[in-house]
Amino acid sequence: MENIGSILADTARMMRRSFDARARSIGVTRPQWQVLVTLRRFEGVNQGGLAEQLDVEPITVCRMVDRLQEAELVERRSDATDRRSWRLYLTPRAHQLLEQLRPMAETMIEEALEGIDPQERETLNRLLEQVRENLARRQAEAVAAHG
Amino acid sequence: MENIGSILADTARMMRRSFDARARSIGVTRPQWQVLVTLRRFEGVNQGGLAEQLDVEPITVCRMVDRLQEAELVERRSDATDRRSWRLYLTPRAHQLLEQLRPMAETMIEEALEGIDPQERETLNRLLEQVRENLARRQAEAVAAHG
DNA sequence: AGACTATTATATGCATAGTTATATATAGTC
DNA sequence: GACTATATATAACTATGCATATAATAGTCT
Repeated sequence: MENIGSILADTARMMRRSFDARARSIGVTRPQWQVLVTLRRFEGVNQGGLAEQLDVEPITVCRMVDRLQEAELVERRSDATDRRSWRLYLTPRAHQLLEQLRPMAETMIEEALEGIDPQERETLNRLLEQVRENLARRQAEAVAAHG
Repeated sequence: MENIGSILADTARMMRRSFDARARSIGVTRPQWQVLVTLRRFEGVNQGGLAEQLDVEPITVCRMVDRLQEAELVERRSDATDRRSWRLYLTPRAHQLLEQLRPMAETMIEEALEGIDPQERETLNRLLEQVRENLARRQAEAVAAHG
């Protein structure tokens, strides 16, 4: 008998795999793709802010940006009001790349949800959100208690 | 508007976080815990077989076992019929550790599913399985086509 | 106002975990 | 016995974390 935790982990891993393969075919990794997508929404953000959006540590963003800068997909511009901070911007090449990636994501999600009708999708959405909320609340409590 | 892919990825990541923290408190990492749990089911398996169970590359298992052997949680015994192969076994310490970890996993899953009644859990389970199946089928097709 | 302290933004070092590409040794096969 | 396949390992890379360092900013206190 399989528990929901295992199935959820499994399903999420397979979805990551699917994204991995598609991203690689375009020449980026899935996490890099994620950074670019997030950066499109928050262009001009600093590394700490981007880390918060991505829910990773600032040091992780620091190194991702190192590589993305090297690949000429992200640009670090100095902040006029805070000399510690970098403001992050997408290059034209990154915008072009995102255009290629967008339809891939949509296709993949649609394939993943094949055979699940709109009402069931709504239900899946709601239940996953509730699980996420439960975990977020517990995590917040744990941090408040000793962390 | 958030799509199911993002919510699924998010929820799974938060669940990993939760497991990470609990595992660390016992002195192993979550992936190590996963290896130990799987090994308990398949004691005597070789590295390739364990890799298949975990859905990772054999080289990943190779290094995990290096570290777990170092930590005296897993033992490599040579295979009498194939000198290339290692047969993997848990140490008594690993069994003891798993006893501590088991209730943690149950508690965590229960916390994650708080407020979701049995029928809804059943539904969540079924829908996630369907998504997983869809992805598995597509992946198998892709491998068959060019891979 | 100026000096000291605390906080914040980023980066370095070291570790785990995952990948692809490749090497090595052993098994299996024609 | 030569060739192929398999099991493991090495090398180099990305991604992630914790602990810590460094530099710049913000806050405080005489």
